[in-house]
Amino acid sequence: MRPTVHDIAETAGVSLATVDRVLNRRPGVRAATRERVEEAIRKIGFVRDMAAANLAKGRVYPLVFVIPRGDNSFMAGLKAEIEAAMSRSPQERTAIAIRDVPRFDGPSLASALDAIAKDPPAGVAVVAVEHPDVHEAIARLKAAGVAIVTLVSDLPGSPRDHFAGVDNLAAGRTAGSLMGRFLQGRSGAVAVVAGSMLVGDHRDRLDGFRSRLTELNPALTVLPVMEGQDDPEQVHALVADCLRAHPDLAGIYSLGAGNRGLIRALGTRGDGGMRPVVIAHELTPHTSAALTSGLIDAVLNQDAGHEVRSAIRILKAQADGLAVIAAQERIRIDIFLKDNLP
Amino acid sequence: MRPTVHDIAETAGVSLATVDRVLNRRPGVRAATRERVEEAIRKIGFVRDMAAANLAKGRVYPLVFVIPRGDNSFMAGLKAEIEAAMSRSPQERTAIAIRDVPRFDGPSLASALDAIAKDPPAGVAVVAVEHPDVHEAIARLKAAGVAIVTLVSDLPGSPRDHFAGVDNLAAGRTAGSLMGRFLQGRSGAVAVVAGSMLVGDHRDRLDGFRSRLTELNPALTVLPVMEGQDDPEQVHALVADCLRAHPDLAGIYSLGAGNRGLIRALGTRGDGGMRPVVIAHELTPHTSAALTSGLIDAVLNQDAGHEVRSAIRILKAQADGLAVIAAQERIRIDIFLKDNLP
DNA sequence: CTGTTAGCGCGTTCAG
DNA sequence: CTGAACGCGCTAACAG
Repeated sequence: MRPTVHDIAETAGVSLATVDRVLNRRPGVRAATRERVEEAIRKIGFVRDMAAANLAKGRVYPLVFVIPRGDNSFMAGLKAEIEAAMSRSPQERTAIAIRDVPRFDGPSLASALDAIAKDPPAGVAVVAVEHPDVHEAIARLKAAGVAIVTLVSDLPGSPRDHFAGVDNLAAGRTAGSLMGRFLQGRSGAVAVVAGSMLVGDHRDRLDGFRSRLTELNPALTVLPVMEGQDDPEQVHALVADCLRAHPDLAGIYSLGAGNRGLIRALGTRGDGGMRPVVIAHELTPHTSAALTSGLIDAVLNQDAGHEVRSAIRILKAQADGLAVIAAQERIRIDIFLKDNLP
Repeated sequence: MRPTVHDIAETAGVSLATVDRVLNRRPGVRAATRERVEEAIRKIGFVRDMAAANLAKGRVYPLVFVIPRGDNSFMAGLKAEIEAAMSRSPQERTAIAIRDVPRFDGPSLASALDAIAKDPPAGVAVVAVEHPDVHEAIARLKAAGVAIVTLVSDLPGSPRDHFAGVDNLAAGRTAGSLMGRFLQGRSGAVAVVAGSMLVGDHRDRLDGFRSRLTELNPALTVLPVMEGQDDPEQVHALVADCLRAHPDLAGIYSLGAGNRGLIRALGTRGDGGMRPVVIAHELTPHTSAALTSGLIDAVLNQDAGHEVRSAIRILKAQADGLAVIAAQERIRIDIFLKDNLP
């Protein structure tokens, strides 16, 4: 049988209460006694039964997810995954709340975080935006003892405990690599559509893409980036214009959201020359259908469900100072072709 | 506060013991009483606290993993992941044992399964081999009330509860698609190395690859499949011969294990013509290095850690008739280029 | 067929 | 500073 607190108490020659104080790093134990208890713990190889502990204290983990408002499918999917997690709350001992904030708006995000700090939960997961105010708000939350995970979009240099998202530089490189391979032997122009150059992950994707593509196929030229604000309408207008201006476009890399607009522009395009190679991000009903129909050649994806579940696991573990299975929390860059759709 | 068994007992006007009997579908309750209790459960929206239940019964889940002996890196990695899970046993209330069996040997596997049935655990995860004896042994285990998950290699049509592995037909198609794209405009021969045509997943990969490749690029011819028994030495000999016989080989698809041999053959090859495009399965230290150095162009991977953790979650859930998060248990076909290595 | 009671491993009063 | 006793939500004897 596994050793229990009773066994510790016995071998250390103290009572249960003392053992408990040592276990939970609470004051009221003489240093010598504490040492005896810790020695006993090591000796009998005690591992605390978190399930029993949580039962005893009726612990629940209040968690807040802060995500941008907006009607793109990716964020809708993310929200759905959070709601799915909310429905599992009873079993997972979580109490999850969602806060909407305006997108790409640092000050608003910062004040939302400050509002959360009024009644600090155990953990906060936030889709970050780069802005000094956000850095500071996160630092304040952290100082209040709140565990913090950035979600989808990171904020390097801030005191967040973890980033639940993909390596966007690597994602851009991967897209560049595929584009270069798919266009080998060809020359011409490649267009890039982003959401906003204000978010770090979009910049990273662009950097990775550019450098890898030109390295692999110097005959291709990358056109100046178009910013569609992750909005289907704006993306549609930009891409339609671009296709008109470059009837012989070799490729399109869409590294943000709002791909509905991209797909519409591709579908209604006059079928003159060769079809451009199209690589997009995030698997949604729209991009999935476009992959099947051949309008899009490859989709790079981050699994929103995985990101949400991972964020929750990490916030809980962080809240009571436990370790996680690192490999389980790595968010992969999924590559989908029409052949391996889920 | 969440409703508890006490609340059920009170609203149904019965005792705790009766509630417990109903909850655990045990005999000794009159149909009418049972109905009253179930009504109360529905009314107050009771959800059972599994953690508390497991604590009370001191439940542990005895699990057995049956895996093939052999020195290829993939199986070594799989074993390492199982051992990692064993080290987490205390927290996860599992008691995991590993059984080695000869590889690609149906009768041996069947008798190993029968031996396990002598002292039936809660669940068994098995790397399946297609053979009538195996089907029957699994059916017997199932009949003994053991939860069964096939791991890595499936046995469709057998009464296993779940398959923790990838869709190998889709994996083959994906490989064919990449090969076709990477070799667009070129003609020539493509070689295929498998482990054994006796395992279903290798056959599936081959089928998917062949059909997709010829559809995409009819100018390529697929050479007769070579069977390397997942053994580095045999794979090396086969590939070296093939490279000698076809100095202008366009591509190689290695759909099994033993890629150490493949890489060695590629590395020592006389550097005459164009390098063949090489696509392999399973990310190991060897294939990872070959990807970086450019000897291999793409690696399709199944995450062994994910497969093991998934198998455990499913066996536990199955053992006490619970549901799982379906999306979490889908094993992806990971595609690695040199750009997105972990 | 049904109810009473004593734990599972741990946290938390409240006396000493 | 330390210890005894009770309770978390659920199960399992053992009575009735």
